[in-house]
Amino acid sequence: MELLFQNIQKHVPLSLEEQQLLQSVVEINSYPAKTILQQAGTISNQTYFVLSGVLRNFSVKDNIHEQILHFACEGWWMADMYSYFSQKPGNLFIEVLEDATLVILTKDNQEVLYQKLPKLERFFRILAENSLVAHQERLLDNLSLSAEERFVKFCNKYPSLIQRVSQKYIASYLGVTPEFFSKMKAKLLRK
Amino acid sequence: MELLFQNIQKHVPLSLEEQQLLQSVVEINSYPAKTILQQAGTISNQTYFVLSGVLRNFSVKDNIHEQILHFACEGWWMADMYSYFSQKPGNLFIEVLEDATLVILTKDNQEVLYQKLPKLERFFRILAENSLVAHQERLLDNLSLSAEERFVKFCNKYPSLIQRVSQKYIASYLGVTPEFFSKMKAKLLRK
DNA sequence: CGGTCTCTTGACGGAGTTCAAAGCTAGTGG
DNA sequence: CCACTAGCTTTGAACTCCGTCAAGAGACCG
Repeated sequence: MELLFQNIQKHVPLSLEEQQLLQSVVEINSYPAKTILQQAGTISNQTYFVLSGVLRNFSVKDNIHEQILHFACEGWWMADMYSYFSQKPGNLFIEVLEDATLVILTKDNQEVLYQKLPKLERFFRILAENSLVAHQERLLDNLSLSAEERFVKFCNKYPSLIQRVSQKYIASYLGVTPEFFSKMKAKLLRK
Repeated sequence: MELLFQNIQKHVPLSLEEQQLLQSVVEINSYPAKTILQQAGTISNQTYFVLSGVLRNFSVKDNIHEQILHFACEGWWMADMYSYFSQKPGNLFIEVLEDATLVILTKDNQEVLYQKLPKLERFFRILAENSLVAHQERLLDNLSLSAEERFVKFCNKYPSLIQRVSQKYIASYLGVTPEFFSKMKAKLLRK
């Protein structure tokens, strides 16, 4: 929970009472690996903040092919943002990859927080802005870099994930098949 | 300018006085095609809202290859968000493609607005959230769809841009070469 | 242990790139 | 207002990156 306060205080200060208010409207829960937190086709009203463990979100195309969008580990937020913001059925799944402890914020409670602590409106604005910049950079990478360049960049950016996440998931995140990823990795190691 | 008020009032109401306050801190300017509004390597302190015309933003790799990130036409916002938010030198260029009239909001005036009209904090949060969802969908498309599928989707989503923007730019937006785009288009027309 | 899931390796195929050349369009100056 | 040029679009051939299919070799879990 301390991790959440730190995360917020990177952008807005929180008094002890404000921390307590925040704590009173969120829930903390632990889930084992393979738990499905969000089902495509349903309306999401939860946002997750990861205290420990790893999550992934992904969409499923043609009922077969999974495409991973993101991972989330300690200190990261995750949600089916489309569904959460619009309150319409979403297209994403969220799954626990590694036993996780999560702070859960519901849509209703987030609105309560905006009323009682307007400064959190500022925090979530900044959070969205930063995430937006990160998405834009990743989009640019996917448009202009080769799979190998994206992989090297991923290794530098998220070194810990390479140990913790099975490599077919990393392949999917990068947008290549597990087979090609394996060959690419072998080729890089030969240097 | 009416367009801007409409854009904001989709998410938060604005009284006449609030509209006047907003109007008093922004500037409206017109620029001919080919104007460079933002240079990579410089710090951006402006956000643009397009009243008429078309803009593009792009990055340049190896001093040669341009990669277009986005277009902006009537009713769209555009900025080098990384540089604007972080106040560090950015990597993007912003260029006028079609003679444009823009509302210009500076970083300083945006902070003033947040002080005087806290509800705009809410507006820009929602703007960032919606943009985030759109970026995520586009990222997903680039990871899992073929160039042809992306092109069809682009045509449905932005039919007007196809007329107004030269097709090498659309090719770049989609992440393919102009040559391949031309062949792909010819193939689609044969159906 | 057994069976399922993951990773590796190879042969082949296809989507998209690169390079080059030619036609077409549109902006510019005289 | 025409002519000229520079940039845009088209087309083709050769090539590269990455996907698909298939088979075998680990690795993990009940």
